[in-house]
Amino acid sequence: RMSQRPVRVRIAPSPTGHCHVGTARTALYNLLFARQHGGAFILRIDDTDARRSTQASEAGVLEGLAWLGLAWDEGPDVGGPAGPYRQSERLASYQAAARRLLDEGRAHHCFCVQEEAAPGETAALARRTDPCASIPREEAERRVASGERAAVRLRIPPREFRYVDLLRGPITQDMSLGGDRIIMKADGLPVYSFATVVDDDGMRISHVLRSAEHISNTFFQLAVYDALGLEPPEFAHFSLLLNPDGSKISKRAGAVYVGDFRDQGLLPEAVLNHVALAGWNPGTEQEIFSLAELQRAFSIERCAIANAVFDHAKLHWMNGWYIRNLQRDDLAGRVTPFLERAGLLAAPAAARDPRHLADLAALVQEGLKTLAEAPDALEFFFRTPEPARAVELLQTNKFAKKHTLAEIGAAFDDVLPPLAGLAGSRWRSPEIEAVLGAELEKLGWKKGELLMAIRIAACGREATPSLFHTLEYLGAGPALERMRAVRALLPSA
RNA sequence: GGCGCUAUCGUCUAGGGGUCCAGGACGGGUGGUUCUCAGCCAUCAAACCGGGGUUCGAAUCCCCGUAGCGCUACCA
Repeated sequence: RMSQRPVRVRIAPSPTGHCHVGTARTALYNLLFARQHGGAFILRIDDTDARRSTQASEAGVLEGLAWLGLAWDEGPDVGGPAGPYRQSERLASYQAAARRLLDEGRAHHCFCVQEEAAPGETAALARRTDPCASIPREEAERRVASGERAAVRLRIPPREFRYVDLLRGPITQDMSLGGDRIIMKADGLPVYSFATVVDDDGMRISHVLRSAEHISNTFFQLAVYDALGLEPPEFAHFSLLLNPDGSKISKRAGAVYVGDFRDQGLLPEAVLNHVALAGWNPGTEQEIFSLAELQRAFSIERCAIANAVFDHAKLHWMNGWYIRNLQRDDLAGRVTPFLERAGLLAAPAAARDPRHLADLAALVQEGLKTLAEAPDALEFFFRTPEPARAVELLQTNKFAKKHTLAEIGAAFDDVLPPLAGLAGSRWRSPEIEAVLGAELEKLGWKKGELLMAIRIAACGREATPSLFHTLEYLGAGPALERMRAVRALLPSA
């Protein structure tokens, strides 16, 4: 049932300064659909509301999409054959279309004072008996020519409108109730649904793929196509994204802009993957998809029609998966801005060594769910912990407290000299392990008990990556120094 | 209120008349691995909104109800 026209799809975000997840998802699905049909994916900026539109607010939206790796074939920045790609630059076409409808009697001027936003039946009723509908055309034109403010209303035929949604099947709505609808506001700007239709036709859009909040708008838009004598495109309406409480997804329930996700340390690959699955599923048990894999697996028939709660927990799980599968240098590069922002890269020059940074990043890699957790996970490499705090931990930690502070002090006395002997080229994980292994044998303690005591002394915390590697990357100097400082606070037997 | 859309574990979903005492993933519980944390492995609990039909047989089809959401603007 696909029409014969070449596939051209579009997304038309308002320049809000942010790229909303919903926008991102719709963009993704449009892109995938275009790619699969060898068609074009077009970005059009919906900026008829000039007050809210600035250069920066447009850039914010484009940046978000680009961060996710979504690329459009035509748009305000890249141009294309169907431009301009900003509605603010297409005013003439809306005016021409409205003029035509007026001349053909399919629309009429409306001089009514803007109604109070009286919700419900009253407003609809008022409009159904629209007094301006019957003003003779010549008289209306005269009043407009004399400078009287007027909106333009489309005469809606009182009948049922019907379309076949690609996802939902046939849907109908009786349009005899709402009365004539504004297409051009008194300020000369088009109403959303009118501009959309004029643009979609002007840009030869073949399929309008958007979210479900537009289902109701579709019938009015169908009336516009009808009045203009145009063939409407195919339509599909995706499910809506929801907050955990079932309301439409909003800032209040967590991140909703792709910029928020970036700041939270989420990877674009993970966000894209998760967004893809929020409203589509492959019908297999595969969960991890790259953009390339999505292009192969996607089909619009498998898009969901029931609204879905956006699952931040699953996003974080998925982000952890992507982090774990990053090359270590890649991870180091992505983590760097977060470490910088936390002020960790300011001090020692060694930390600036990218190879060292990659070592550190790889060490905590499997424990990270977000890049933003890296500063906390790595802080002890860059900042010397408080020895007194370490002593407290030695007394409360489940493993360390198996032994008295004096016993731990004695153990440190034993182990410090041979460890110091490794300083230099032999300060490596296997050698450190050998020294501690020998001490363990001598003490008869459980492995975790000694290692925890050293971990706490050297790192100032109870959870670190594998201790031998941690000590190696910490370096002999800092590691021994920290252990000695803690030892100095412990009693002797 | 009117019109429209939707309805499977807490969440995302598979399921398109029998193969479903409903499968997978996240989250949760338990156990294992391990120097801690994490990770990994194993394992458990957890759902067909309600009521009528149709049918030999319904999560799957139809109707009604209920609930949620969307639209109901000279916002987009």
